[in-house]
Amino acid sequence: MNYWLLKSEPDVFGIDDLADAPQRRTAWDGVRNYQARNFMREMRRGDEAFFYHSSCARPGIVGRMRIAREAYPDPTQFDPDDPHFDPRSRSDAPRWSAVDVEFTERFAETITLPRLREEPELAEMLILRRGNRLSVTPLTDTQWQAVLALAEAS
DNA sequence: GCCAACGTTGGC
DNA sequence: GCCAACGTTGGC
Repeated sequence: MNYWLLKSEPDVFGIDDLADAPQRRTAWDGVRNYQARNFMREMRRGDEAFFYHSSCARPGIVGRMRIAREAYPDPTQFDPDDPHFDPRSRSDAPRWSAVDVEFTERFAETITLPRLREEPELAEMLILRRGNRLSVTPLTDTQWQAVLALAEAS
């Protein structure tokens, strides 16, 4: 079992959108960073992930979800009308991957960025490291449990 | 292969 | 809206 953290801007797609989606499930697509893509390719069905709201009034972790389908070619890379269209990606050698995720839980309170930074066990969490902007990052078991404990305490 | 220019991310 | 940090692009 692996643990992940996925960022999304709530104005574009937030955890409520996931909770309201058909089967409470959606494609996590549009990722256009190689390191993030490589992490997505490591994801296995059943892995768990936190949902992080970025670029908003209260950035932080708002809930969790489960990987429902492992990496497959991201359809948006071939769609000229999609903002994530990549004209240099070829259908016989897709450059970008998507996974499907399934809603698990919305936390009662957002675990805010400053709150996460207060937690000694999370000091090494990748999104807290200076300058790290990756939208897909792995978490250790310890980090996963520490965040869950914060969620339950709120 | 170097590196300057540019675009993007994302917190504040 | 600002700006630091980072990734990508493309000329050489």
